[in-house]
Amino acid sequence: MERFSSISMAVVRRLPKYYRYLGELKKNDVKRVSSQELSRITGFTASQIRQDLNCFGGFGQQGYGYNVDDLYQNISNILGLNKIYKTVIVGMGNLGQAIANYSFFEKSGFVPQALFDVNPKLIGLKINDIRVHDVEELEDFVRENNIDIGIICTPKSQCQKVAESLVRGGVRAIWNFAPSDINVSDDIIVENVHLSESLFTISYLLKEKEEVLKSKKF
Amino acid sequence: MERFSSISMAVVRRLPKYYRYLGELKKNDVKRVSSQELSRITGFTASQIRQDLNCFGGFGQQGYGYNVDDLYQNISNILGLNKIYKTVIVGMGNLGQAIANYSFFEKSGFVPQALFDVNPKLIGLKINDIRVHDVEELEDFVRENNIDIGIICTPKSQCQKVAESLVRGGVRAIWNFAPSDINVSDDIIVENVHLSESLFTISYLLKEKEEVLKSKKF
DNA sequence: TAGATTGTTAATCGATTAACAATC
DNA sequence: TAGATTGTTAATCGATTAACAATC
Repeated sequence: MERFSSISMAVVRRLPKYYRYLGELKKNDVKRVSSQELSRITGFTASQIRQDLNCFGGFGQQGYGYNVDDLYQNISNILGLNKIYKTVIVGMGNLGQAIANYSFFEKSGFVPQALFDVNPKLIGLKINDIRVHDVEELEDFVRENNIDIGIICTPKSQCQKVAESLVRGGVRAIWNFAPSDINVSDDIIVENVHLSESLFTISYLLKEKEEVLKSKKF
Repeated sequence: MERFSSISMAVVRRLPKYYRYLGELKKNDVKRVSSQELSRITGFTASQIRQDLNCFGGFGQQGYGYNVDDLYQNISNILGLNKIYKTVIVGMGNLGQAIANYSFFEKSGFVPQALFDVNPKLIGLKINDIRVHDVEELEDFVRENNIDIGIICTPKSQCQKVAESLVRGGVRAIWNFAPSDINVSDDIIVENVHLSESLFTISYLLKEKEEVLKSKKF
């Protein structure tokens, strides 16, 4: 994925976390917050938080801090959460079903228009009120319904084929849960969620910690 | 999470990817590979790959490259994948079920010993041959069975409480899928999988791309 | 031996942190 | 006004890349 913006991915990946914590503050009726307080909550340094926010604008006020509601709304806009994105989910195993049923995404504007699977027993059913189609219809459906984001929850063996259908149909982004990388044109946004990589990081850290403890005993 | 090792997390998080691609090469009966070839496959630079591997040892041979089988085995050991980890999964919604049914983790040595939920309709059932217990029994079960890793798939509202039970029971690591951060002692390894943060990154990039295209038109 | 490719040092690049003037 | 806290520049730190001697 090529990018032209000068904003680094490190900054972009912190924004959702700011957004989440500001949502919590908002829910607790907190009206203002300083970068120092945000630092305490999020674990990032106050300096980094001010630096990050200033990539997008001067949302604060000297001597006061940030207005929680305003900053929340600003970050929402920066993240593009003021729009509706049409999605499809491909692969209706447990993971696909989990995502189809997770209403938080829908509330955030990511609205599944259809689900897809190869299994004839699933085709025609509705999950969370969304119909399951034959994956054969995927490309046409994406094209005819102007789908923005394709969500891949298939096994590894199918993900490249599915990705190509999605791209031919015209999606602009792919959220890939299959444990494999996919090869698509550079102008398609691809976000991988490789669960095994996350799990293997845990086992690495467990092993590392054991070794540190062992070496300290001597 | 405090760390004592000098190996940076940036390096650690690339290891599972090397491992995965080496597995593919092995499956295709490839016997040797150069850092240049690994670079082509993984997208990291050859220099970075050599640098990364040399944090752990000199696994290659000048003029030859790396023996695929050996390197695969070495990274497996570095990642701690030569051990068995006992796990429990808490929260048996679709996501918990997806993980309980995903045999790849079990094959990699992460073996669920029990599942937990609050729902009386689920308690006593078996999923993928693993029994669902009442979450009330969680702490005792973890303690009596020397569980290494707790996997949290509950809603946000329950995750902190569950995390505390797991820690009191004695887990050494937590894999957290609840859309919230958890607060536990610094010596517990916590790996968060925040799906919304991943999804919001996509919408950010979609919006950014639109803006770049728009600005190019003028 | 000649060619290839590692291991490793040095150079560069980018991200984070510190500092402080601006200003509410 | 005095105190607080931002916005922003400069300094530091760490990670990535380049280069090349070592050596298979």
